[in-house]
Amino acid sequence: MNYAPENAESTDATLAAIRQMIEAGKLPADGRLPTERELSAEFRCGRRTIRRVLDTLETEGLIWRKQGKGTFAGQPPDPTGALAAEIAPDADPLVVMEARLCIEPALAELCALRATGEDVLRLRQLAQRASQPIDADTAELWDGALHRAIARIAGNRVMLTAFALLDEVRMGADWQKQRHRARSSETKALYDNQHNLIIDAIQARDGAAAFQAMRAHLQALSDNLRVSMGEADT
Amino acid sequence: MNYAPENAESTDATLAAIRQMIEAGKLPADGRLPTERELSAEFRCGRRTIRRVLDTLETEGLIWRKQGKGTFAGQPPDPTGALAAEIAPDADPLVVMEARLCIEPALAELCALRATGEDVLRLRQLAQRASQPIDADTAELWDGALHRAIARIAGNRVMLTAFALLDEVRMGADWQKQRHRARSSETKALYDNQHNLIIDAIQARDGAAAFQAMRAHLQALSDNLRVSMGEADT
DNA sequence: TCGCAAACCAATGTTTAAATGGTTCGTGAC
DNA sequence: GTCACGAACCATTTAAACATTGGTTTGCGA
Repeated sequence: MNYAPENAESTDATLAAIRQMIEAGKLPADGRLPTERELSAEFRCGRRTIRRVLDTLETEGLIWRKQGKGTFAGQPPDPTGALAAEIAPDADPLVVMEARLCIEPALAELCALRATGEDVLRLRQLAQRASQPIDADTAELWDGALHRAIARIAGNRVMLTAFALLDEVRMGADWQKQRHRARSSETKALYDNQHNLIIDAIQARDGAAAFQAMRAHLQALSDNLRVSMGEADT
Repeated sequence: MNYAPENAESTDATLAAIRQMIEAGKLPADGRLPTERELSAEFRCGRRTIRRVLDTLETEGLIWRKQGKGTFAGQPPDPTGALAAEIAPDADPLVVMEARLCIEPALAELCALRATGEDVLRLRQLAQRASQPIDADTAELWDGALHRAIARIAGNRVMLTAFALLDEVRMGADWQKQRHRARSSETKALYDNQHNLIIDAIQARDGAAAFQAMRAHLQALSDNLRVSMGEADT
């Protein structure tokens, strides 16, 4: 028998099979692949063959591996958010919301003092995108972009860093907890209106009004969050 | 026998003893203090007494504690240190002061909602220490301790982290630039008065008043800073 | 020469027990 | 009633033991 060709063929077939396994999305949410030993058993071949296949896929950038951890599809994680991850475990959404109520009104006030005409235009675009009738997740992404833009326009680097920290903790907490939040059409309309009020105040260079408008907006978000959490308790 | 006076005396003596223990530098390199239970046995008193003493020292900023870890002398390690170091070089004191104006009034408002009677007492003590006729540097240290205590009493960890970031940047900027600030006796009296107004509002559980009082205080500091920088320019 | 299996190494994750600050409760002295 | 004390319990953290996993080496056999 001619084993070498058969084996080489098997290697190629294994490569194709694993590649398909990755691209088919038949993986856990974290993109974890079976261990090398499991793959070895599943494909009736040696670990060395599996490793050569994985080497190829890793070179292609399709997977990444870490000793003692595992093999994963996609790109290796970015360690930038390590700081927020340190305090994220304690991140009760209500605490995060309280912090937003402390910081973001002040940012809106600064923003009102410094926003240019172009800045206001961009804020309007973001608010409009957040208001369009898309799914709740996408709306929340645009909402986050709007708030982030206000923080950036505020033009204080220290405050921007503080906001970035808060933002990362918020996203971490939302992801860990509930992200749906039951945005009904009425609350959505309310939020859109509040967004416009905030931008109106910014455009009018009225810092106090921007402060109050942002505070009212976050208060509404907070109330909604508290209600949904209360419902979760009952 | 008259036990109550003896116990009260013993409490003060314990406080003095532990304070000296810390300041004498008779601690391990990491600044770790004995556990509360060990201190309780060593000083022949209850854990509650020890905890009250440690509460005082913690409010003064002389020690920090972490559940499950221990009690340590000095300042708590700040995960924001790397971030602070990154933005400290660009830290215009006016930018830092603007950030303080954004964050600290909100912290004072939260503090007013959550401060206990003991907390108010400690704030009074810190304000009094800051007001005593010592050199400007020492006064500023106690002033910092007061603001830090307010941030801690506010009871929001995310905000406390943001404040710690701000505080580090402030100290870095102050140290790099000018630290004297020319505190005349009049401005000093003004600051002392403002401190008392802030604590009055906190004691009265008046969040809005605490917010405004803190804002006025920081505004005065900002004005003073701007004047001294203006003088430096001319 | 090559693939395979086994064994070992190094890094990582998981589990478990102990230590420690945080909290509550009951008791006793004043 | 008030205050301190002791005890117990809770929540968090650390440390150590153990298992998992990728990385590497060795020996065997076709």
